[in-house]
Amino acid sequence: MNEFKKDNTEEKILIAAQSVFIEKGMDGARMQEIANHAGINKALLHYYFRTKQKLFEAIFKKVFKSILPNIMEMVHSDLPIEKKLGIFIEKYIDLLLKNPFVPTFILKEMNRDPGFLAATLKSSGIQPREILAMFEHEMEAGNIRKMDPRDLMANILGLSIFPIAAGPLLNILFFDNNKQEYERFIQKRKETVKIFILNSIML
Amino acid sequence: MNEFKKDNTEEKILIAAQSVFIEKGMDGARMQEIANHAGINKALLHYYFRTKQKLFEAIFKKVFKSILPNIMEMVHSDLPIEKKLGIFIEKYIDLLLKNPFVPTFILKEMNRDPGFLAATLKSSGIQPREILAMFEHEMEAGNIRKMDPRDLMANILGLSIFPIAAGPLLNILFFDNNKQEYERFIQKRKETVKIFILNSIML
DNA sequence: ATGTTATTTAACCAAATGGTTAAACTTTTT
DNA sequence: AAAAAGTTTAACCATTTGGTTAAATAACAT
Repeated sequence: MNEFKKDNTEEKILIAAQSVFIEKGMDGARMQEIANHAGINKALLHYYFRTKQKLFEAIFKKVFKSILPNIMEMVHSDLPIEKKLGIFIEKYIDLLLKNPFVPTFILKEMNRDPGFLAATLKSSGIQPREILAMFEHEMEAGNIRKMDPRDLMANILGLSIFPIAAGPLLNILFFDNNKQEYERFIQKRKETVKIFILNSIML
Repeated sequence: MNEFKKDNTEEKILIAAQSVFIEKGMDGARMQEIANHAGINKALLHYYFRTKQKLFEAIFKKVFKSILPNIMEMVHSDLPIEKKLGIFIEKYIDLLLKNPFVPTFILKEMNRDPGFLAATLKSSGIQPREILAMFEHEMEAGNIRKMDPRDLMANILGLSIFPIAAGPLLNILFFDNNKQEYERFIQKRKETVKIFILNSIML
């Protein structure tokens, strides 16, 4: 068998499925559309990934993992906390800007099937305890204000994710559908959020 | 015709449709399920709301409006800004807690059909300019720090909405699926977010 | 009571959709 | 070169789904 061709087809499918699933969600996605998008026919799609569910799960895991790695990287970096957070926020917002549909995709599907989310998390290598421990350590060392580290994490994620997930809303409400202005707003936001978070934790 | 019965059936449909649409989204919702949920059959559903699309639009508008009124109320209140914001945040988080699927529902559907979001917003009575003007006014009066009022609004919404929209994730990550602890966290959050926001804007 | 209008239902339909099958074509192995 | 294994396709199938229809029932007006 042609190893290159196989890889190529499989990857073509994964790329097509990712873009369709992210945009339309599990329920809205159509196997035919994924096949068209990948330039193959439906039977071949089923040959590679037997069912829609299996294909979806592969994509969900892939997408989920693409969003996570930075987090553990941040946790294990040995920069001072304010640098850590600053870099993380910037990189995270950049990542989201490149994948604006991802947050809503994940939010939607985590509610549709929380069990699968749990399984995905387990196999994702993310260590919630380590994240919390890292923040608690900084607090005990007197480097940042004492607070519930879960609040801190929720704040960082909320401030970064919401304006991108709710892009269409902000676009209409505050930018009269001027996408450049909106984009500029998000770009500026990398700094804004950083300052906002740092202000809230520095002593 | 029996006016009571009509109202009753129509309302039964609206209630059923709301709960099904919010949980499953436009694509995932089934007319049959809505009919069952309302205790009627499918033909009657189509008799009241000719198509799924029309029923969905009715629900989307209804749900959207249920989330908004507090905002304009806050804008037009003449309490001092810190009271205004404090009350708004508390009421808003309470509202979200009672309707945890609503944010994701709106996020998903606004991406599915931004045009319809725009139409809904227009007929919703919300005045983005007034919101921004209110914040700007407070800044010029020297009551709060100068900043982009759109950032302020995005921050308030992001901090309030995210931890509820991403409930299943936080639940697993930080609370080992202990829903009471999670609920307590969100309750405490009403205060946390308020302090967080006020800290960031007070001089 | 009787005709009229609104409400409700069971049965039905066409289109869409996830998935299968069997055969053709390629590539790899021997 | 021939057999085996892997890849690709067109045609097909069963089920689901949004939506329709025609008839029955209930409510109302006269």
